[in-house]
Amino acid sequence: MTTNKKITSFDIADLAGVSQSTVSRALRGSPLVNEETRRRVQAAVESLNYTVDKNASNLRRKFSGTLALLFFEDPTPDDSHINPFFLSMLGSITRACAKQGYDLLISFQQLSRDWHADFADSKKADGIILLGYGDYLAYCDRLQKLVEQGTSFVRWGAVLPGQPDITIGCDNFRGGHDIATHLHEQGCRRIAFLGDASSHYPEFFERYRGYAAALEEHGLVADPDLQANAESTERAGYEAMQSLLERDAKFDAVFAASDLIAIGALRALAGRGLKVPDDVALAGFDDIPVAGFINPSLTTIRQDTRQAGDALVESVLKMIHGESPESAVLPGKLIVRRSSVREPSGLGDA
Amino acid sequence: MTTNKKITSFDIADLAGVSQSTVSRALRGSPLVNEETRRRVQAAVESLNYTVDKNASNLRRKFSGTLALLFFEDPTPDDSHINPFFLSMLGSITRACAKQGYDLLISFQQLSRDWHADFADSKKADGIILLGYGDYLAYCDRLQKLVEQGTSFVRWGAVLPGQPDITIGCDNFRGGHDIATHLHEQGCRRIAFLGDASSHYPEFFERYRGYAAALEEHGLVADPDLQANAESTERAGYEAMQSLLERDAKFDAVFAASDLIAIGALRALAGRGLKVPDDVALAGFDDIPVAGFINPSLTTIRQDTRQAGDALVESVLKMIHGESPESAVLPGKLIVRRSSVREPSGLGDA
DNA sequence: CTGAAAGCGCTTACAG
DNA sequence: CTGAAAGCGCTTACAG
Repeated sequence: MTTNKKITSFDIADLAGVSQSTVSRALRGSPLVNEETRRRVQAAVESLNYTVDKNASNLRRKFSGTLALLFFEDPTPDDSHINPFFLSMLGSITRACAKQGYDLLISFQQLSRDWHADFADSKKADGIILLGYGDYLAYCDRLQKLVEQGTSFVRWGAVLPGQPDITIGCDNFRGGHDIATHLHEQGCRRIAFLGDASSHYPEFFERYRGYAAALEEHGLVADPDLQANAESTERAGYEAMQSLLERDAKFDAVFAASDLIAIGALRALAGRGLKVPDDVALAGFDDIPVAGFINPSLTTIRQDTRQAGDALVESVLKMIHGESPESAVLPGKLIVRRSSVREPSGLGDA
Repeated sequence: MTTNKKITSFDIADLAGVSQSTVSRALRGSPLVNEETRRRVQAAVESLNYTVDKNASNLRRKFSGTLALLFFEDPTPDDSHINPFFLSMLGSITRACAKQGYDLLISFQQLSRDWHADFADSKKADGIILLGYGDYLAYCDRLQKLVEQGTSFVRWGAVLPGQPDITIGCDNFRGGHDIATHLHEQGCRRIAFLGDASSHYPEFFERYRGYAAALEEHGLVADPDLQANAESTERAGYEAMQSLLERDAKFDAVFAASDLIAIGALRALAGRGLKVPDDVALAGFDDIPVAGFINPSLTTIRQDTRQAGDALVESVLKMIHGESPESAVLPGKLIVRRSSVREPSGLGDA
């Protein structure tokens, strides 16, 4: 129907019988425009099916109406699978952006690449949200650099004193504490921990510290022989569990630093003929969608991704607007399922 | 460190001792630039940490280097949950975009909004990928309009003759056929179908048609009393299953049009004390991540999201470059798990 | 191989 | 309340 030439604000101006400046003002909602004029412009816009060219608009306004979401996972050989927890996050962040009228640009950055400049500087995004379970120490410098550049960004991660950036995260310490306390209540006394417990992975480390603190409160000690490193994949969980089994560690419960690790551990335990929860109680962290569906269903800490997404988006937006948001710790919630509940005796299902 | 004024190609030109045009050419990889000159420009770029302003660049080039991904799910009350199948798709599409040097812009459009113009016309994206299980008849007109506008877009969905757009989809008919054949092989003779079997949901409808065709090959007929509508949510699956149970339908197997529906059905069956697979064999479609983890693990058709993502991105890119890609049907793969396997007698696990 | 200049489509002081 | 004009930071014919 319409001719195939790009329609500009000048075409609208002609049709509406006003100047191009007025069209622009009308479209940006300037209070300076007469109501009647605004209506004429609107009519012209609709009849020509016009939309403002964002590139031109953004170039002038030095603004993009877009947030960038960067995943900084360690590169994985099997890169088709994103951690399901972050996938949930992605969903809620997208919703939160939509609510605020922002678009979301997504990028899966490998840690190796030089992302500090990619988005903010190239002006495709006004701010950045960083998500991932990568090695903290490996990207710490880059965060520093981002801060120096004055880039508006927030990070999902462990909230610790002295961080240069704004971080939103779950109360990992408390979560670890809750899990260990719960396992102790179930009568477990030798509770293994699966996950990196070092400053490379501060979220896991906090979970570990919460777990250790809870044990201590009950006169127990976190036994280094009952800890095995694992990053957040099923495979790593399987291997960590195997290593514990192979060195004949004695334990009656396993606290995995993430649900994915727990699922891998479950597989390793099953391989040895060990039953969960009867032989070994098991708990994870995150409450990813599968957690409720595996057999036995998995006790875990639920991180409220909806709330997290809102908080993340709200914080970047504040930074963009020149305000100074604070780092924030969000509560997690203990979800008790079958994997950790010891039946008093050999009874049936819950 | 650096002063906080925006660095432009003119700054680079000054530093490198060349004209701004040359800087631009060097950065865009023009073959016209002398190797030595290019190096000087590169050095200047790095020392000033410069990146090309995409808005300006895109404005001139009438190009954005961005693809938009639109989810056109029906608005759901619980909007924090995206169908896990599409979440997998999202992952693979993101990877495919990255591979091609494109950014991905994400938007969850409600069917109600007027998305036909939003992206392409506002020049934030060069092309659009459409994803969703919404009511086809409800957005058919808009697809038509998009085509008329000459927008570059591809859709994931049922590939049917006479469609105006480019569609990539799974071989739904074949998948439905495979499932029904498999269930028949397991000795099932009264196989129920859970899912909308109408042209509103063409993917489900194709699955249904494949199922009906397979039954027919075995001298059976798809019994309308064994079909109940459901869109692709767990809740709908639960309700559909309930309605069948409540009207006392007799069946020995259930083919759910999606895994989510199957999971809901499983819950309803368990509520009646019916055991899967012993009392009722069950199969789904999609092979979402939970499918292998639920108990019993779910027989389903795996859609290769990696391949799908590649195909989708490749097709839009072709359209953007003025080529004419074809609609394509991708093979699905029958994954047999415990939910549909009848043990010859009361033996143990598989 | 390089430079000077026009122009992409807007927004926003500036001057009425 | 409105218009004429400058300019955002690039890219790309055009002319050497």
